[in-house]
Amino acid sequence: MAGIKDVATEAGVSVATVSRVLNSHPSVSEAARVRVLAAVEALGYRPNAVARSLRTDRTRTLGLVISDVLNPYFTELARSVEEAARALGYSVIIGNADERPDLQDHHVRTLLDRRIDGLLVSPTDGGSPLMLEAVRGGTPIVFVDRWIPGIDVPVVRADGRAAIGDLVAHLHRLGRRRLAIIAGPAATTTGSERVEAFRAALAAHGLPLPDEYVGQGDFQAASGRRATERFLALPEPPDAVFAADNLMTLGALDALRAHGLRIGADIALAAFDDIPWFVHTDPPVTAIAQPTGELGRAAVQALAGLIGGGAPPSVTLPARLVVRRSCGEAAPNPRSEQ
Amino acid sequence: MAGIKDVATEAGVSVATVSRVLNSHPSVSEAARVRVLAAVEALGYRPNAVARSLRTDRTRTLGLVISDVLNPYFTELARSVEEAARALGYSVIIGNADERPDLQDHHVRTLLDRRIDGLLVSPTDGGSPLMLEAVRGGTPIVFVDRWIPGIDVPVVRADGRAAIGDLVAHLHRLGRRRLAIIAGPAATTTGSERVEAFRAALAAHGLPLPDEYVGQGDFQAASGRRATERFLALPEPPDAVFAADNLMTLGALDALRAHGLRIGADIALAAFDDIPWFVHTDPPVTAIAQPTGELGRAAVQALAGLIGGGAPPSVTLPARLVVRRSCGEAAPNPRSEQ
DNA sequence: TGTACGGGTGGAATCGATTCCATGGGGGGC
DNA sequence: GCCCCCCATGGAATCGATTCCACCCGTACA
Repeated sequence: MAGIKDVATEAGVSVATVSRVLNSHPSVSEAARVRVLAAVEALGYRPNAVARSLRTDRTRTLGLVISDVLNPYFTELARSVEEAARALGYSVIIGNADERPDLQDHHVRTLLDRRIDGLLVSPTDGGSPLMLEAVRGGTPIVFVDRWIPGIDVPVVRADGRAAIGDLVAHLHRLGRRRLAIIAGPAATTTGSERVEAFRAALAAHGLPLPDEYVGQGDFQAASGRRATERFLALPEPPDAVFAADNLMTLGALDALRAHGLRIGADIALAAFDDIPWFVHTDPPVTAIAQPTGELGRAAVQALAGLIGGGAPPSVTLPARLVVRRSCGEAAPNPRSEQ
Repeated sequence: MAGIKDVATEAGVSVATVSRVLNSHPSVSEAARVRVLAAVEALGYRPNAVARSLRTDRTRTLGLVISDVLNPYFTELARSVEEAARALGYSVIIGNADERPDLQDHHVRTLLDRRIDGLLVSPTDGGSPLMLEAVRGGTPIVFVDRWIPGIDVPVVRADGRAAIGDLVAHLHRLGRRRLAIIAGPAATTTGSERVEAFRAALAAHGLPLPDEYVGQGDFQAASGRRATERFLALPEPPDAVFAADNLMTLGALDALRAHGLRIGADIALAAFDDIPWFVHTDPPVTAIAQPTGELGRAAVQALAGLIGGGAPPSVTLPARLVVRRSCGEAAPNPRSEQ
């Protein structure tokens, strides 16, 4: 493959001049410019990004480490991140942590080794020494969706508090009184926050949240199934189940159906994280939708700010309730479908 | 950040020795080894992958350019590719082409600039001069799922022919006679192949495939909806619709439901590409499942072979029919659910 | 007419690793 | 006891770009 030297020879100038043309440095004569560009064209020259990065110490690459690529929420997040990054001239390397701290660390480490310009992370666990070290080492990092308390970097996320309040009100209005939740791992912020918001919303309606109504899940479908089974085995099972992410909802759906329950009638089901498929399930699932695209864009923006030497603020966007039929009869409020 | 020089100083040896220790070169004394490793530990040294790549001309990185990340099929493919690549010590950079040839070329170009060791592509269109050039230039490339005729590289894909035959037989057995298909873009191999296989299977049962029963889609949900609307507007609408990918199936589902049709009774619906959500739709959708995980693994293996200087063969794995309820009553043959 | 300034240019240093080559020293074979 | 070979090691070249610095030359101003 042709190098900058070949271009220089072909154009009859020095490599310094070629470099200047390619980086649109002002001090280049028009004559030299056209000769260089012609040589570039003739040789089909493309600058070696590796060499360039070594010299400039910038890779024009961002790392994105997410907890689970198979989760449509994160897929969509990844897509919007890539889009926003591309608009700014960055490439994105995605690492899938699969909810495993060791895999997460593996990805963070290789990304740092590759000298990415910045890192976007949705941490799987509550405290990674590696990440702390990276921040101290000066790598620009932004947390998205989830975060790690004690690590002082911008956090871009959605606040589901209000939407969870709306959901509980909705359930209450439909006559549901025994509300249960399938929580995510306590080590994740989203895992614990959603339970807390749920508990607070119940309290506002004078409802209790007994321990046996808090199922422990891990954001994967199988755990949603298990937790639901356990609920149904209780002497007094709940009449509404709220799953803290979309995959666990799927598991819950399975389990409820396996028990011959009519969802929306015998028992209500709602999800955190809305996905296109919830419109098509039987019945369509009431869910709390995050502004995923905006989260991705905001995260990239914050990271770019950090890379540029600024101190971008954290961003919190509101989630909203999308009422469908899985909690009971059709939407009594205007925020239906979409 | 500490460099190899700092480690050398700290350990009291030359950089050459440090490098040898890190690359487990045999000619290093035990004494030097422990001193170097201690220094590495003490300084928290991590080799600069950029510098290393410049020198060795290997980045230990693979590029994966897929047509649509939001499509669960490709998401799963990406995941298995990353997994297999990681096992071999490679990282993966994913580029999302969004079914747009220009975006695809953008990604291929930046990946080549970054000097990735090999490229995995599921092309969005039928002929990319850039890709041809890359192959000539010596970049190892493997096509996965789709391919470009005329570019001589290994192709890893699933053959849906037999499964489509099974599907048509299934529909025929259930009394369906007016079978329509929503095809993918003719520019993609999967787009045209599936129509051909469908046509051949119909012919085997003595059934015609009139032009108005071939809807033109683009692998996106909206096109599935449009094509279905058009079918339903025909004087004699089909009594079975086969969508050539999962997203178009979603669109078809929408359209059918909007017309008040009972899927599985009034009209049959089947999909190419099975996804977890098809179990939960109303009704569960009969689909043709590809061995996605194996495809990803095989593709990485082929690419690694190519990188290693070998000439790996193309791989074709069979897809299989998964019968659910969207074509009519429950599975009359043993290949149900999964 | 001399000098100062600035634009265009090339040579060479540099980024951080790997690796070739030369060298010194120790051990084994004769 | 001598020589040879091989192992361990360090110096220096190298990968392909960017960029500092010095130089040349032409123009404008005093």
